[in-house]
Amino acid sequence: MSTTNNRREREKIEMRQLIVDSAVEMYIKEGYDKLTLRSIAQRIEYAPGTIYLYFKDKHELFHAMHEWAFKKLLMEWDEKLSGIKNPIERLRGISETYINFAFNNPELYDLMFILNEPMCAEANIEEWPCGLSVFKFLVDTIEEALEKNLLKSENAQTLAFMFWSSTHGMLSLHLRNRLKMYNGMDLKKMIAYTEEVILNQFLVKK
Amino acid sequence: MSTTNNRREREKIEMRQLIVDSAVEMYIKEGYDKLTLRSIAQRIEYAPGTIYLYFKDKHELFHAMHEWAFKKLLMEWDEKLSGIKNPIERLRGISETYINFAFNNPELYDLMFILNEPMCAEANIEEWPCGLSVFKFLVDTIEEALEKNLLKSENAQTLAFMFWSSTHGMLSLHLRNRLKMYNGMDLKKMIAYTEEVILNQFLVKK
DNA sequence: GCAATTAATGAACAATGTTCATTATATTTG
DNA sequence: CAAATATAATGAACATTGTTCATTAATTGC
Repeated sequence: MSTTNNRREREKIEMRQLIVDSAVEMYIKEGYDKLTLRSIAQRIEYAPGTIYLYFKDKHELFHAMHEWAFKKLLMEWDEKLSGIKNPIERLRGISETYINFAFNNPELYDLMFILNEPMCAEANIEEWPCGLSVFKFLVDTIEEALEKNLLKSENAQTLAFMFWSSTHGMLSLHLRNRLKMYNGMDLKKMIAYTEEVILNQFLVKK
Repeated sequence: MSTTNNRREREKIEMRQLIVDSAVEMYIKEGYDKLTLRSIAQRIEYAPGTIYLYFKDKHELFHAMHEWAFKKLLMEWDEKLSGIKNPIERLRGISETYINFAFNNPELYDLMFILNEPMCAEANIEEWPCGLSVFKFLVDTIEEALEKNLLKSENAQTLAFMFWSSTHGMLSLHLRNRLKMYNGMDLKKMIAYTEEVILNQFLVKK
């Protein structure tokens, strides 16, 4: 119990961060299969066992990477969307950036919404702050639109669930290679278009 | 080249079927992680290497299991839905049975629409007959509804994509544990309700 | 400077998919 | 029917994986 304890704790956090950052970088560049604990250890020039001093197991590391990815999406939304006043326009922005995020960072999207790995960690919902913030951003926008009578009256939670699910459905079917029957089509355009069709159905026309 | 060749071929097919059936059974009962080539081999009382005489690799086996699952869904649909004349009612039936299928057979649903494994097989789209039939069933129903002016005019392919994606989005987010924020709610009811909300938006009201 | 605590190591383990020389079985031929 | 051939099945071996833990190194507190 001395002044060095602070530094120790800081160093522990820094080392954890180093591992997560390196792991994410490798994961993005090399993909899921190439990301092994040994490859991560080699990259940061430590022994494989060392990683277990900072993470209980691989699941916990994936959970941290998963949170890293949510933070990235949240920052993008904050940058590009928080200035938009009209909630419908902001909602359109959410769609657009979300779709772009999935197409530009397919591995990260997989990590955030599809892979089992990060959800196997023994973490409760509180250890998912950025994930919840992302969701809150969507719900808040819809609530604002409802208050201003811009969307057909429904429960905000239901609408959020619906918009999110439909977009995620299209993206995940694409990412997991289930859209072979639409071979040759521009899937990104198709997804964006379908998205707009759905939104239009719920807009209040003046 | 003799009459025994026929039997040989038949036996080859039977052995393949035995492997697939056993693998599916174990997969449903024990889950993804417990399904190893060694456990399958043990179950059918053959050596591990034998499986490689019938499948190029694990991906090809998963591809066959994946097709098995589509066949099951297709048969359910044929039984329960092909007698329904009204295309909107049939569409509702599709939704309902699809959701039930996912809740009753989560592992199979995973195999069909989420897992990467079966799509890694070097199979082209023709080797996916039941998968395509399932999709065709949906598109045909929507086309019929459009012809009878029961759905707001849209491209049938677009509508099929939209309905399928939104349902899949809800189910896959649930199956992959991404709906913790709806903790305590009856997710099946919530999904069925949201499904109905979407459909209602596209119904032509007389 | 010396015990005591903390950090890091890396060999070892069990389990996985996959391969392949070897063995067993079945079929065709002389 | 026996020998030769072709096919089927084996299971030990290999490279990788996540994970553990006795051992070693480094750091800290007195």
